[in-house]
Amino acid sequence: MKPRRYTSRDLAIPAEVLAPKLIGAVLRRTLPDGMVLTGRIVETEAYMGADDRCSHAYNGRRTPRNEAMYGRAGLAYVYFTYGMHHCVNVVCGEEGVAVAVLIRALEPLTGLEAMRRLRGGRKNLRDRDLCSGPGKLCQALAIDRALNAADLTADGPLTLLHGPSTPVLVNAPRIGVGDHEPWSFAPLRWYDPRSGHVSVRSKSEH
DNA sequence: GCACCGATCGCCT
DNA sequence: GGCGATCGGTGCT
Repeated sequence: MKPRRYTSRDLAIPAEVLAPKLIGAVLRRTLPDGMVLTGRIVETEAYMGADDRCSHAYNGRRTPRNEAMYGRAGLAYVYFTYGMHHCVNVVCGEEGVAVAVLIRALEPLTGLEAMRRLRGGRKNLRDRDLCSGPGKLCQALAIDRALNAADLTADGPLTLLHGPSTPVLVNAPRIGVGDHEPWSFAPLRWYDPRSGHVSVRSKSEH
């Protein structure tokens, strides 16, 4: 069955509505040599725009770095952080409003050997270590700032596809967002607790 | 010009 | 569980 691409219309909804919907969706990366890497999204976070103290667009901040967040729903917002990692977001909501969903973890589906090479080719790197974090998945899929503002709804290098299933979800506070109450504790993270590929799981799970 | 620090990761204890 | 790596973005002097 041919996978169906997300459309800009599908994505022109609030971040806290889209983030849980994207669990189970598929991110497809087509490398310049034609190799196709895919992964099932198992963890996301919503970033709520100008009011959200944890967002790059807090207080209306608009700079060359975060310009893509103000674009049309369906663009990718890719940024560089900690001097060595990239993270990828799905821009959503209305054009001109800087809301987005961070993709935090994937369950690799195809192209695992290429992902392993891109992750440094270390021996003893388990499948669950390939894409279980926002920086890891960007490394595994060769996503960097060259893909900032790429159109995820097009048949291009990076594409968002509908998944076949609607998984069980856990809703929890976001990760690594610092001390910005009340936003730090707002339950704007979603993940599939049955996946072994989530970045961080809560203590109460067994 | 310059200081601070981050939507992280991997290695060490 | 702790911490160092590493550097671009941002905002202040």
